[in-house]
Amino acid sequence: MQIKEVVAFGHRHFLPNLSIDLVIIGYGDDALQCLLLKVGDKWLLPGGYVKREESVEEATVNILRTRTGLEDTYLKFLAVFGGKDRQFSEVSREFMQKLGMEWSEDYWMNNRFVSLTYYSLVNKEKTHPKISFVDEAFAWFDFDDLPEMWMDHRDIVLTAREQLTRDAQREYSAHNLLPEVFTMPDLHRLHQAIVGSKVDRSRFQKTMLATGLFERLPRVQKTTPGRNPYQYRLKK
Amino acid sequence: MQIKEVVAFGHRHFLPNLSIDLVIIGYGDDALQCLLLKVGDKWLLPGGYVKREESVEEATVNILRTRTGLEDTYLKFLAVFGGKDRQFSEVSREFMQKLGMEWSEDYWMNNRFVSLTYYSLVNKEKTHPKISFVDEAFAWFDFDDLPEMWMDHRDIVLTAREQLTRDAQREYSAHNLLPEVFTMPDLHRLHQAIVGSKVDRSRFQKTMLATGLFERLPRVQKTTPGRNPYQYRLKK
DNA sequence: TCAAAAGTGTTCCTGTTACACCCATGT
DNA sequence: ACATGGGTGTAACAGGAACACTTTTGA
Repeated sequence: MQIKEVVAFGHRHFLPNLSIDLVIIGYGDDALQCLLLKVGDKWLLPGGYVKREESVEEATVNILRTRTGLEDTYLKFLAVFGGKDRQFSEVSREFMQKLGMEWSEDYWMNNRFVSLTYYSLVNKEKTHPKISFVDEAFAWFDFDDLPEMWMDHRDIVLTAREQLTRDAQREYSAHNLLPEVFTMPDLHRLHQAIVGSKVDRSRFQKTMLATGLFERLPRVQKTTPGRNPYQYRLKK
Repeated sequence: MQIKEVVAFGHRHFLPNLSIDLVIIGYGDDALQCLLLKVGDKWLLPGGYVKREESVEEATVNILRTRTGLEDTYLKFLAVFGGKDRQFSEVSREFMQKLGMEWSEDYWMNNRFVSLTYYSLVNKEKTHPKISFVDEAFAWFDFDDLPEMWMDHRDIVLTAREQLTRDAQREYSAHNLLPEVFTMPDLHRLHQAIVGSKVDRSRFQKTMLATGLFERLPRVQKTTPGRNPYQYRLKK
């Protein structure tokens, strides 16, 4: 694809100067993790642009789907990042060079962008990230072990982490982070990973069940020692 | 000003397809009110655009200042309104006609816009709205007595109302809505107007004073019957 | 001048809910 | 050893009720 075509394509199909960035959050090994894409020697949040004929919400859902294959996910608005110096010059030069293409000042992506950021809670097992021609790899990173990232994407990730913690303290925020069927100890561990502190086990179970959000299923049959826990499912 | 100049000016100076809309909230007669501008036979939220050389936050503050003359105000992000059919065709045609100018499809404002909305709490007495060449009047409206408004601006206003009520239930949200010096009954009435329900007087006073946010001043000298109330001021 | 009414600040009380922690019981 | 879930004492909170005080108003 020639640069001029890309430029023209960008301007014709997308709202200029506006980008969507997603903090895609998964859960594994008792820790929250975040999906990042590698461009050059640094990492980037998955994201995209708003097509002229779609709403911002549709764009967000579409980006998430094309990036991860996920349909029915939990998406929540995070913040506007609108600093006057938010532009992709470095990133764009980096991967243009990698592709052997000539970097040009007026490449449409090499502009100032206002970024609308969202966070999404996903089931890692069901997530199948797709590499575009821009990025060379993807990986899940623990929130407290993030790599070097382009621009202010590290700030965005950390903002999402804080927001999720706050959200989890006043509402149920574990959507998609566990398999469809889970036990109360599972949920308890996840919740502790989200809020980042110990939570009383007995009270947690009480308050969770009191919400009425959960449907109790038969006990799991374990071989490990100890009483067999009930399984639960989110009521729809 | 010729249309072509306006078009050129818009494209040169502003980020296209991105607008800022402000829900400016004041307080009077025990009710919350909202500042609107009249264009043609309907009303509109005050707003503006983001200059290429300023951040979104700076733009928001600047818009508020040029529209109301207010400096130091309380501004809070509300939501993104990003529907695919959000365009100003009607409004723009309306006031172009009024100005005796020819309406044209490619007038830069006659585009789809993604709107970043904020709400601001202001002191009505200190607010001096400025009419631009676009709008012909301004007025304060009670939230439950809104006029017909352009586009989805009514939704925006109602969203702001809900958000403010929620905010007031967990944090102090009366910034600027009262004069610098006020009494506890004043604050109590305001708080009830915000949350939209009766609040126990004695407990309210207790919790407000317990926050330590307030500085007690000498009693006011009244002419109305009853004990003279203390005055308070927000500690800085 | 005096009593009534009305607005304000503060304390006390009571029932309820929330919270933190322990431990009995079942597998 | 692990999971469930009951119990218990404490703290926080909501909502009144009561009361003290101050000032206007009207008889």
